[in-house]
Amino acid sequence: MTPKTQTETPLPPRERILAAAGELFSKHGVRGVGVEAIADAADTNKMTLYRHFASKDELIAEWVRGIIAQKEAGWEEISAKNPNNPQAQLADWGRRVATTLAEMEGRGSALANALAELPERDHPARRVIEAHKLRQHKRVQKLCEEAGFQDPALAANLFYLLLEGATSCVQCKGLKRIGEDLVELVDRMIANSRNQQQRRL
Amino acid sequence: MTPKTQTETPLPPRERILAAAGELFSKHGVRGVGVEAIADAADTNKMTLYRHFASKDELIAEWVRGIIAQKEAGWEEISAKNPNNPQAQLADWGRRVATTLAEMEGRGSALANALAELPERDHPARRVIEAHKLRQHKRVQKLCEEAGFQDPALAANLFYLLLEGATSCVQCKGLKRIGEDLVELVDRMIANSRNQQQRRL
DNA sequence: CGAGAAAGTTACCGGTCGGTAACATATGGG
DNA sequence: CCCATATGTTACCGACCGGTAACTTTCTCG
Repeated sequence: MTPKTQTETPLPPRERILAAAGELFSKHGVRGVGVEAIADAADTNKMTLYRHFASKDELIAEWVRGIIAQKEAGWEEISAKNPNNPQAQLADWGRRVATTLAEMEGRGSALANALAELPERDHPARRVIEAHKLRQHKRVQKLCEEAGFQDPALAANLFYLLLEGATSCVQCKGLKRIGEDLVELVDRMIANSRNQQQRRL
Repeated sequence: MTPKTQTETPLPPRERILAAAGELFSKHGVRGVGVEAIADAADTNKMTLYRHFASKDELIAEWVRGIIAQKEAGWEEISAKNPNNPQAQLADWGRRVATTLAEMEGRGSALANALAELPERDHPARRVIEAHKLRQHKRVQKLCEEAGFQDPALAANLFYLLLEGATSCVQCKGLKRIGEDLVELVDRMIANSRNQQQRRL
């Protein structure tokens, strides 16, 4: 007996809450979802939520940390798959961004949205996101240096603007071929860097 | 008597409300400001606000329409100042975006933020913003065609991604030289288009 | 002056928000 | 078995939200 046929919730409540919060935050924005709705969606209650998270803001921050951890793991994969090949790493990265773009469908980057929704400059989530963006930019810049761009800082900013622009304008439906053109542009950039290297030899 | 020495409010309440709403929306986000705070900041009251605007959402939409009108006026200036010169128009546009960027200080584009804060796909403000972004993209594409880019659609998307990226990543302090590099990149693009034209002659 | 419109004032409505207290229930290990 | 710990349940708090009713003040213009 007690066949456990129903919802099958082997996950501890903390993980369920984080998962439910992630879905709802992505769909309705962090300010558009109340803690009660999150608890309900996680098949638990507000009290348990507050036993695991100090506040809604901390829950948001934790959710953001998870997203960032995924992205950093992506970078690890990239550098593991293309060791000592900055050009290939940049190209791989561009392709991943483009694929992620296609899945976003309508609502844009969760991180960018969170920044827009949390103007308070000392919000825990904001600090985490800003730190991540700076790290990301630094990483691209380092790759651009290794790839032999004549002006690595400029190239890095171009890459970075392309990324930010692409993830930002997914918000607006319409606007065709953004993803494909993104990888096309990244590839051209990389071809350009090869020419610059060659010329310098 | 009645020296009227105080705040000097010659503007009708509707304009005062729109101005106050604009400031507060920009600073705290549309969802972070209540109508009462807006009315107070406009030196009036909630009732008067609701006599001029059907709802808070409509007030937001009206504010957005104002911003868009400004931007469209900017485009009029650009095309008036550089008639029959698509390259110069694009360059001028890049420079204007860069200057605007410097003034944004911290919080990013009001339009992008509004999109992030209003996920409901049929929100009046969202519809207005999306229409404007499509118009903007179309305008850039047309200029790219006239400028003689080999692949005008690709060039237009590059310009557009640069713009969106720049206005988006102002959110994150740090990240130096974004504005300067934006105009540098735009200028290089334009130089590129001239080469392409030349080659085709 | 007097009428009418626009604006200000006060009080209120139902609803939701983030967050907490108090208590009941399960679960699992010594 | 019994106690500690994690979880569930219910009710509640004060604050704020968007929006409205009813009344008063002020101003303009005929």
